[in-house]
Amino acid sequence: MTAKKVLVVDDESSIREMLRLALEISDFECVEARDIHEAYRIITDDTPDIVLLDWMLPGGSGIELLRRLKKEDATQGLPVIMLTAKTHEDNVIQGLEVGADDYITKPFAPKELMARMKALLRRTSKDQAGTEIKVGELVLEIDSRRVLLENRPLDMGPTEFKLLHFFMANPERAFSRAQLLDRVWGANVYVEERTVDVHIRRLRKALQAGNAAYADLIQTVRGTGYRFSPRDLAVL
Amino acid sequence: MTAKKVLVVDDESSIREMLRLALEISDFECVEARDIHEAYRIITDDTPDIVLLDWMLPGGSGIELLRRLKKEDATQGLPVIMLTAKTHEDNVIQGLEVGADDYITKPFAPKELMARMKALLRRTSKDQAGTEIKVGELVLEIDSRRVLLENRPLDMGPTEFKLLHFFMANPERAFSRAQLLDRVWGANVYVEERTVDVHIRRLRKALQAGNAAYADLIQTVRGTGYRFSPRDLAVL
DNA sequence: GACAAATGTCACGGGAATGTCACATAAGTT
DNA sequence: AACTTATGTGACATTCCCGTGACATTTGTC
Repeated sequence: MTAKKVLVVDDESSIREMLRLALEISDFECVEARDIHEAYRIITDDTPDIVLLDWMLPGGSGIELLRRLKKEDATQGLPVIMLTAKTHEDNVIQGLEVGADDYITKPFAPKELMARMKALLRRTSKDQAGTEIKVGELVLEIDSRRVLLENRPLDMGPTEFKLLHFFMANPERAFSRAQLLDRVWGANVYVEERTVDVHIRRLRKALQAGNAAYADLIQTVRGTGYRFSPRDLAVL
Repeated sequence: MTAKKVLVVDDESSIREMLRLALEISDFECVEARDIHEAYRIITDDTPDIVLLDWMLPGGSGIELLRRLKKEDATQGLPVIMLTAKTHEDNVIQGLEVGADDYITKPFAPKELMARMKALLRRTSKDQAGTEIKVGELVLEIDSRRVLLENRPLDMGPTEFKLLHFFMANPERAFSRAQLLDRVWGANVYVEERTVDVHIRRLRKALQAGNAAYADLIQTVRGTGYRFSPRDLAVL
């Protein structure tokens, strides 16, 4: 399993440092944001698995971001843990009402935070996992880790599966090779960018083996990268 | 649906009273236990649907009971919510490691507890099993701890039985070795991951001895782990 | 205690998956 | 058309992952 990506939203660099350290020890990948705008950009671009959100932030308080996240479909299921000062207990109530999944009051023991994160991740990953993604007759079963095309299983390697999974979860959007490497292979991995091409080809081949038309789902965006586009699938 | 049965394990009668009230308002049936011995008896005799387990108990702490429940097959799937004092953060960590499904710190809002209970029940209610599980001509008798294939008993060790039991209860899903160790061997057991492979092999061998086709039920998912897939069984 | 059954670990070998390259082909640019 | 740049594709070495048999140890039984 690839490491879970954690977004830390806090304006104090010392706290971010401390959290980064604690997170990396526990084998999480850590991404940082100073304000809610940066946070929002990272959430949409890098799709972290969980957010640690400080309450007091310059340029818009944490609850504002939280409200926005819970409002939008794409981010509504993203687990959020609030970090609050002990003195403002009203915030806690307000936060939980808006949709925070858990909270922790500063100062806190990193160990406890890690435990809460793991518990929360376990809770939420179960709920979202019971699903499958469909595009026409192409079905990606996440739980069983299988891909079916017209009810026949497709043969592909783990990397191709992850790649297809990512594409099907983010359709109609072009990704650069660097983005794909980051989000499918995982950060802190050094691989040649052209390697993506090879796996794209292997994925296309696997799809083609099932039904040639489905290989066209994966389109080349010249000068940019690749895109998964169900829209152009003419078959039914 | 009949009302869910909730077992409250706490030595303070005031807390039991409070919980009974809250539970009955929410249409749960409430059973109480003062210590872990009484709790264990009720669990085996009355089969509650969920357990609210206080941490601090006379005559053996809550974690002792928890560990026992997660170890035994019959109770391993029983959902448990821990009640802990806010000051003992280490307990939370320890509890979650041993296999508690959720926790809540005292003092807590009854409303929050009810919400967590419902969420947890929703998640786990589908796992309930009868006395036997069938897949084609393969019959696993839970009570008598026997496996029949085409009406002939199969020979296998206890671990293989538990493994098969788990697989048949969770078909069409890929599990990592770590997950299998966690859920078949029990939480917090130090065993090499590769040991799973060996038991998988022994299980396959046992199935093969009955009918070669049934060995294919247990499939290797490269890079991930193993999967039990009745879907691919072509024989009848 | 003797014996058998069950369990966990290791080491070896083979095959699948991966990443990289070299070259072919296609798409823009002048 | 010639050139430049970007992508497709086959081949290959390497790494990684899994199946398997053997073995030591533990557990249970008589």
